[in-house]
Amino acid sequence: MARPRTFDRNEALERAVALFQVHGFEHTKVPDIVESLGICRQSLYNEFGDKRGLYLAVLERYGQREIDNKLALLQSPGSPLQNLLTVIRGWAALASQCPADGCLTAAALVEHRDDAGVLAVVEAQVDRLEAGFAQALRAAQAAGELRASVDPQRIARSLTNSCYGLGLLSRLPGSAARIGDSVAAMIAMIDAAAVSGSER
Amino acid sequence: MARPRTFDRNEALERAVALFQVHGFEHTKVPDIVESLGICRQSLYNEFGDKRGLYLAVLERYGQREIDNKLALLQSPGSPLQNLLTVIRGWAALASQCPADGCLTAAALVEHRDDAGVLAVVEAQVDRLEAGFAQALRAAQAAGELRASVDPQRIARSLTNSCYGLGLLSRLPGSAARIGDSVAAMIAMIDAAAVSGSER
DNA sequence: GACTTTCTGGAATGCTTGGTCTATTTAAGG
DNA sequence: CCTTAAATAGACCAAGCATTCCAGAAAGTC
Repeated sequence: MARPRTFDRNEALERAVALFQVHGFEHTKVPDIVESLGICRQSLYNEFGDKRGLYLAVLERYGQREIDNKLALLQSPGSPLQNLLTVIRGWAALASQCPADGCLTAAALVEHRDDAGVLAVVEAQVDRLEAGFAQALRAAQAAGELRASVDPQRIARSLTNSCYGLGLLSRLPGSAARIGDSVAAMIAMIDAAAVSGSER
Repeated sequence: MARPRTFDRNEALERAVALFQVHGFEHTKVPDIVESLGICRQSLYNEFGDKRGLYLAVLERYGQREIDNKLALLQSPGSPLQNLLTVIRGWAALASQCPADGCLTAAALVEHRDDAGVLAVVEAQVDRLEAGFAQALRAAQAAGELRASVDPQRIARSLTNSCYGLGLLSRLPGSAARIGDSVAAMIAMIDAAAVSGSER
C-alpha cells in the first residue's frame, strides 16, 4: 500500500551516534543530522519524534553497543580475572586516539543534567557496567583467583568510576600519558587483590 | 572623574560560578546572569566582554578556589600521607549532597570540547591537581611513609582521574553509595602502597 | 556648581534554531 | 491501471537567544 522507507533505521542511528559523540547534543544541529543521515527532515521527525527523541535512541544504542561489548568480554570462558584485566586494558586504547571523542554517556550526564529521562538511561548503563565488573570479580573469587577478603562491589564501583573518568579526561589533548597511568593503576589494584598478588 | 562601579567583581564572579555550576553554560541565560548578579546588562559586557568571557573568568576562579583548597591541605605540616588521605576523604562529602552540582571543570570539558581556550584552562587545572598529588606522594616517600617502589606520578594520575570521575558521577541521583565505595577504594590503594601496609 | 565619564535600564536587533506545513513523488494492493 | 497511504523535498514559521544601542542618571573632579 504505502511507499516503503528508503533509509535504514540502524544505519541512521549509527550515523547519529557519531554526530552526537563528536559535537554533543546542543552543537549537533538538525540540518547537520538531516544531511549526515541522508534522510529528509520530516522522516526524521516521523521516526524519532524530535531531536531529543533521536538523542535518546542514540544514547541507548551507544550504551548497548559499548557495554554489551564489555560484558561479553567479561563473561567469556576462561579466567574471570584475565577477562577483567583484558577489559580494563581495553580502555588504554583511548590513549592512542587522544583527544578522543569521549564517552557519550558521560557527556549526557553533563548536557542533560536535569532531564530525568536521560539520567535514567545513564544510570541504567552505569549500573550495568558496575554489575558486570562485580560479577566478574565474584567469579574470580569463586575460581580462587581473587582473595575472598576483598569486596567485589567496592572494587567494581571504583573501576566504574575510573572508567567514566577516563571517558571524560580522554577529551583533553595531552592526556595520553594520564590514561596509560590510570589504566596501569587500575590493573595494579586488581593485581594487589589477586591471590597470587599478596598471599603467595 | 568617572562614576565608580557599584558592584563587586569578586562577588559577581562567585554568583556566576554558582549559576554556571548548576545550569551549565548553554542553559545559563544572560538575563538570568544579569538578575542573579544584580548588575545591569551593559556593565556585564563592559566587564567581561561577552558570555564566554564571563565563563572563562568563572572557570578560572572555580579552579583556583577548589584546587588551591586541596593543595593547601596537601602541603600543610604533618604527615604527607595523612594529608593526602584527608583530601581524598574530602571527596566523600559529594555523597551526602548527591545528586551534586558536579565539577564545573569536568562539565567544561564536555560543553566546550572544541574551545581551545577553555580546554587550556581545564588542562592547567588537571595538571595542578595531579602535580599536587604527586608532590604529596613524593613527600610521603621521603618521610618513609610510602614505599619507595611505588611510582608517585602513576598514583597521582590515577587519583586525579578518579576524582574527576567522582565530579561527574556525583551528578547521578543514586550515586551516594558509589561515591563512598570509590573513595574507600582510593584510600585502600594508598594504604596498600604505604610502608605499614605491606612491609611490616 | 558645572563637566565629564561611567554606570544603568530597557528597548531594539538580528541571527540561529527546532519544528511544521504543503505539494509532490513513490510504490504496493485491488 | 487506478487508488491510496506513506515518504520526500524544501520552503516556511515562530521562538529564544546573545548582543548592541540609546537616552537618562549618578558621582567624582575642577
